[in-house]
Amino acid sequence: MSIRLYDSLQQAVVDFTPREPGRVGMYVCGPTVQSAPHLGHLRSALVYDLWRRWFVARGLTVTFIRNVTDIDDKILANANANDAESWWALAYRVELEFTAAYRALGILAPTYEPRATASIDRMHALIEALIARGHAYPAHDGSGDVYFDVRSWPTYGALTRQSPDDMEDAADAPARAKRDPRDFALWKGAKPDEPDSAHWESPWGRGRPGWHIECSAMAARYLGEEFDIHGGGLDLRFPHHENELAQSSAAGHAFAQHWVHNGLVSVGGQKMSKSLGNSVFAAELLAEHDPADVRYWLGSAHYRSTIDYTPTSLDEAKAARERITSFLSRADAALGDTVTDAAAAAPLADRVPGRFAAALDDDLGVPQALAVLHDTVRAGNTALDAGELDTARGHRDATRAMVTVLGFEEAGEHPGSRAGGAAERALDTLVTARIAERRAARERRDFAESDRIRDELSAAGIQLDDTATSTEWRLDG
RNA sequence: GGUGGCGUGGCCGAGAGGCGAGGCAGCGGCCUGCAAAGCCGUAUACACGGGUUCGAAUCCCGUCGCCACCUCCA
Repeated sequence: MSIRLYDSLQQAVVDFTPREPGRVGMYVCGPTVQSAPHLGHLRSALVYDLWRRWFVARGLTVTFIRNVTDIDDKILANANANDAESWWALAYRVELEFTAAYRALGILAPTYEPRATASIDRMHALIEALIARGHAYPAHDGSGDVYFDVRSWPTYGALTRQSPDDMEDAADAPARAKRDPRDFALWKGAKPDEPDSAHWESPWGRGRPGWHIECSAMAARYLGEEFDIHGGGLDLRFPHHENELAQSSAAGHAFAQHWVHNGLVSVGGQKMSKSLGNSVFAAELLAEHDPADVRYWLGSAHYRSTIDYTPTSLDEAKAARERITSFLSRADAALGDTVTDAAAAAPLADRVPGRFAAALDDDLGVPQALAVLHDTVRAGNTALDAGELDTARGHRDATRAMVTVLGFEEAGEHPGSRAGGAAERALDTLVTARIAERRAARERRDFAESDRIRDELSAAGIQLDDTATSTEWRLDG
């Protein structure tokens, strides 16, 4: 058993060996909290949630850090455009939106979620180290900016295999203050039009961090100067991750052993972007669909490929997922329990089929794992049809373990589940009474009355399923 | 100009040299009072043109088309 992952730096699928046996340190680039979360943010968070869950299922202890970048140009600009709101209020409001969306999708809370503004002193220390080592310099134009010296770092461009000579200029500050136009800001001197609350004292004067330095600082603070995995969206490879890698390495940190990048989300074949106005926002999507279906759909393509959102995407995901949930409730009804004690005691990775585990071991092959899941559901249904309850129980327990690994049970609400609760019990009492009336009608072959009751319940969103010996009901979510 | 990726059946989407993943939709059947659910069956699929090979969706060469990144991006 060895987990393999695609390392963007090596450009190859490699064996993953934790630096410390049994422990994994992961740093994932979280959002810059400047505007509402969209599908792309959800996918990114979900990808690393799935990685983490699989590591845990494999018995590894994961320290999972996902940051919140809560100070940057865009946050200041967006707050300025809406001048009733302070930048820090905007950042926090948006952060809460992200948290709500993550929670709805069943994305586990990180081990810790540091905010950039809480690590300013760590950034200063890093910048001072870079200056001392000759890889950064304060601007001599009185701006208070500090830049990373790209030409001083021979491997700059290694992550994206680019030569600085082929790169366009960095536009984060006037080029005339830089030694090289590709140099990027580590620290940005205070500007008169910015609120005082957005500035911190520093050895180079008042100012605020440049983009990139916060991740280098927080990764080192919480995971150490060397850690296992750094993740983020494909669009962050350059410049963000390239610059993180350069500044951390130049400061003497071994930094991430592996770089993992998730693919982007497109909409109708087009890149999702604000200028095209085609962003699919988390709030509206999660209001209109079962979050578990969103989770299923986002996992249905391999994490490194682009996934395209179309109007029918979630309908298909819903149909596919209902196969799974209806098997589980059907099996529970037939078997009279929800999971066997023996199954519940075993480690999660040992409770899933070997092919399922092998698929996830191989660079998180969720699509192949889903195929195994569906095969198991079919086998389970076949066993139930044949009355082979022990076989069915095995498939049911395996299905439940796979569902747990994939995190479906924690995503959103579960129409049709019999999780309990006062409302559920009350509904069950009422529906069960109607089912009894319908059964009586069927026994006297009054099918008009029988169908009337079924239609009445159907209109209320309750679906009846007749089996050979009984009638089950479920919410037609 | 530089870097990287993609093109698979009506649709979504895996696979990466040799028995056609899986899901959705469709068609036929079983079951059912009728449904629903479930099960079974059902497809000259791999952008195009060459080549290598006993054998290519998979490797090589070329062509066409699409996409991403190159300092706002998840």
